Amino acid sequence: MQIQDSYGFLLAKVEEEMEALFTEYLRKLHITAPQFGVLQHIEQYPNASQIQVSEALFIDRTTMVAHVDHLEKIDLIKRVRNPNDRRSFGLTVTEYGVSALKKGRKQLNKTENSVLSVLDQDEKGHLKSILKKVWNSIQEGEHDGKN
Amino acid sequence: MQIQDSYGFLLAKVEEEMEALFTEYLRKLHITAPQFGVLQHIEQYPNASQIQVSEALFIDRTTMVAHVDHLEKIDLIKRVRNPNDRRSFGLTVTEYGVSALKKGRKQLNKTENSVLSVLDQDEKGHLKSILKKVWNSIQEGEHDGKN
DNA sequence: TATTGTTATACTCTATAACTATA
DNA sequence: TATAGTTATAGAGTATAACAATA
Repeated sequence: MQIQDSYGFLLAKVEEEMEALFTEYLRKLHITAPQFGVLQHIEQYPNASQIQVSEALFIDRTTMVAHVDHLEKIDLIKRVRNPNDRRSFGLTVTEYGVSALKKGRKQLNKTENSVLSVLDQDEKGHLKSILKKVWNSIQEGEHDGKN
Repeated sequence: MQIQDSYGFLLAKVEEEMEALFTEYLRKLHITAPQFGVLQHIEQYPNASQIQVSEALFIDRTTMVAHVDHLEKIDLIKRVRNPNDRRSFGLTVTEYGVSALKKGRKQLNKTENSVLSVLDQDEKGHLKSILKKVWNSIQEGEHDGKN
């Protein structure tokens, strides 16, 4: 079997293509794909702490510091010290962050449709449900301190 | 929609899990997952040049230098100057490289089956055929000088 | 002039360890 | 003692530019 037919190779290359296209667009917003994910998560769960976002998105907390630093620096989010536990921050999206999210979501749809344009609706549905099934099983099986 | 339900997130996380597990095993062989791919490709196409491997696996040629340097250093492959075109090398797998490949392939199967164990045979087949379909369409659409 | 391989450089993500301030 | 956030550091992949040797 060729390495190009392995699941790992195919997953990696399709993912790379999708991320590369999305990243190219996101340059206009001065953020990367993982940073867009962080931004979207903060909008959905306002006042989440950095650790909470880290655990939800499976991003290391040291990487999260860099993402949050950057998003705050370009005024897409704010850190507000949590008065009930002064070790942590509550993260919130700014007005400017909301408008960036709207643009980003629109483009994410475009990018996904473009990369997967060769698939019909059934195949797209299969792909997503299969990936979610696998990812759920990975999460349930997780017991080490990766994050 | 949550970012955790996007194709990009799911592809990235499932790929990360598969690569992390495989990489953990490959530490015994002192190579990474991309290096295993390079090794396997050289076995299948003996005397391929670095550029040829780069183009087949969509790995940048400057990254390829580092991979080939490493694989040669630990005696899994050899560089032999091509007498017909002295700019390039012919790459071949050593005896030791062949035995590493056997172990690696065995583990790759185990890893894939483990990560995808939640899927039935039909679903595994769907996943692979869908990923190949998408990857083929990406390759055909490629026209820039990424590699 | 073009191509193969190489080097230098820079950026992003990942991961570990150790630190601080707070609990 | 434990947790949230931070800093320092290192490793891996990716990408661009520029160079030498060769075609």
